[in-house]
Amino acid sequence: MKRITVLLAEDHQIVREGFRALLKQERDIEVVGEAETGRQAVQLTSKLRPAVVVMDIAMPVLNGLEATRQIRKGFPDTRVLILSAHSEDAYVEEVAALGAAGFLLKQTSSHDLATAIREVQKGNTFFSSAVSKRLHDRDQKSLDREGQFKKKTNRLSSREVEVLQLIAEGKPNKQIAVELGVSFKTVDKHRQQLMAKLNIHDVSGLTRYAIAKGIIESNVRVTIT
Amino acid sequence: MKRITVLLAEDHQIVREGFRALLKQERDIEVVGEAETGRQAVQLTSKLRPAVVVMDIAMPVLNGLEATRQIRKGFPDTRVLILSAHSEDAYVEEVAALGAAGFLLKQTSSHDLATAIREVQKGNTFFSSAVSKRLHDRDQKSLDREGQFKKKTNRLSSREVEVLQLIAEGKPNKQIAVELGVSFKTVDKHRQQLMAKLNIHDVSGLTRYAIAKGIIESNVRVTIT
DNA sequence: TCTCACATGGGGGAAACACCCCACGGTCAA
DNA sequence: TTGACCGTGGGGTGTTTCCCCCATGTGAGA
Repeated sequence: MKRITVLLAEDHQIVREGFRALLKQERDIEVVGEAETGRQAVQLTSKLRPAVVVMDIAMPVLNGLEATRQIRKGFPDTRVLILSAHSEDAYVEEVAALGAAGFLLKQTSSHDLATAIREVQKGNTFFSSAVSKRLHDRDQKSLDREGQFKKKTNRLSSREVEVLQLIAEGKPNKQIAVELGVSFKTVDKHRQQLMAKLNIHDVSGLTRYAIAKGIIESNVRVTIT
Repeated sequence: MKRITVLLAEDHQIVREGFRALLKQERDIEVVGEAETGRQAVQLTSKLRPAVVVMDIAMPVLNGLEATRQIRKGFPDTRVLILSAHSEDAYVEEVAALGAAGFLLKQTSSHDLATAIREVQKGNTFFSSAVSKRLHDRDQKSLDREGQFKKKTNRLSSREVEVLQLIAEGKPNKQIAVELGVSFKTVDKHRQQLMAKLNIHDVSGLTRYAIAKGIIESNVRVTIT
C-alpha cells in the first residue's frame, strides 16, 4: 500500500514532535519532513514533493498563508491543510481564496487531523465546523444580496479602519466624532458596519483584532488625571 | 516502580493529544488527566493530585499563571511546569515569583520535556536557557533599584486578574458572574476596583493591558467547534 | 444607466458599562 | 484588637454601546 506523504510545517518543535507521534499511529500516513518556517516549508515541498502539507499559520520568516500561496503556485499537486490555533474572519477569507484544501483548528482531535489528511489527499476539502460555518454564512449573505462572487463585502473601508483604530485606542464615539469632524451618529454607523464585517461584537474583540492586525500596538497608555 | 503522575493543561486538543502521545513513550511518566482551561486545571489538581502539572500559559477562562498561583497555594506538593510559546514576553518575569518549578519553551524537544518533568518531580527546577538568562538579567536590574517605593496599592488581587482576563476576552459582566459563580454586582465591583488600580477606564485599555502583560493573547478566539 | 459600496446623518430603545452609595465576614499583620 | 485588604452583595444614576429603523449624496463599476 502506498502511504500518504506528509510534510509538517510548525515552528514549535515539541508540538511538531507531538503531531509526528500522533500520525505515526496512522498506518496509511507517513511524515516525510518537518519545517520550522514558512520558507523552509516551501523549500522542502520542492524537494520532497509531499502529497499533503500540514501548515501552521503563525510561523517566523514566512507565515503559513504566504507559504501556502507559493506552494499552490509552484506545486499544484501538493495539497495544503491549514492548521491554526485560532480562527478569525480575515484569515478564513484569505484561506478560501488561497486554494488551501482545508482549515483545521487546533481545538480539533487527532482523529480529525488524520481524517482531514486523507480527505484532502483524495482531492476533497475539509474545514473545521466553526470555519465552514463562517464561510457558509458569508456565502449566504452574498447569495441573499444578488449574484455569486463578491467577497469585497467584509473588507473594511479606510474610514472604517480609522474608526476601528480610534475605538481600539479606547476613545468613545463622541470623541471619535470630534476628531474625525463628523457626527456621533456617523461614527456609530461605522462602528456597526465594521463590527458586522468582522463579526466581532465587543470592544475587547475589536481591540485584539486591531493589535493582531498591527493597526495599533498593545502598549498601555495611562492617562494622568 | 512508581510512575510520575502528570496533569496536562493545554487548551488545544490536538496539541494536548500530541503531548500525551510523546509522554506515553516514557515508561516512568503517566498522564493522569487533561485540562482545557486554567480553572479546570485547578479543579483537576484538587481531584487527581498529580505530582506535576504541565501548564500552558495562554488558556481561556483562567490563564496558566493565575492557575499556577492557585495550585501553588492550595496544593504545595504539586509541582508546576510552565510551557509557553514565547520567551520574550512580559510574563516570563512573573514566573519565578509564582513558585513554578520550571519554564519550558515550545521550541524545546520532547526529550527535554520528559527530563524537565523528572527534574521538577525530584524537587529541582528546570528552565529553558533563554528563560533563565532573562531571569538572571532581571534579578541584576531589580537589585539595583529597589528600596523605597512600595506601590502595593495598585497591585491587582488574584480575583481581579481573573476578572480582567474575562473582560479582555470580551465577556460581559453578566456572563463573567455566571462563570465565576458570583453575582453581577460583585463582578462589577471587581471591575471598578481593577480599573481604579490600573487607572484605565475603558475596555479597550484593559484589553491592551492584558495583552501587554501576557494575561491573554491578541488572537481572536472563536466559539469552540 | 443603474446598481452598490461608501460616507454622511437622524430617532429610538434595550443592554451594558462606569461610578457613586452602602454593608458584612474573613484573613493577616501590626 | 484594630486596622488593611479582600471578596461578597445590594441600591441607584447617568453614559455609552449596540442594534434596529430611516434618509441623502457621491463615485466606481457592470
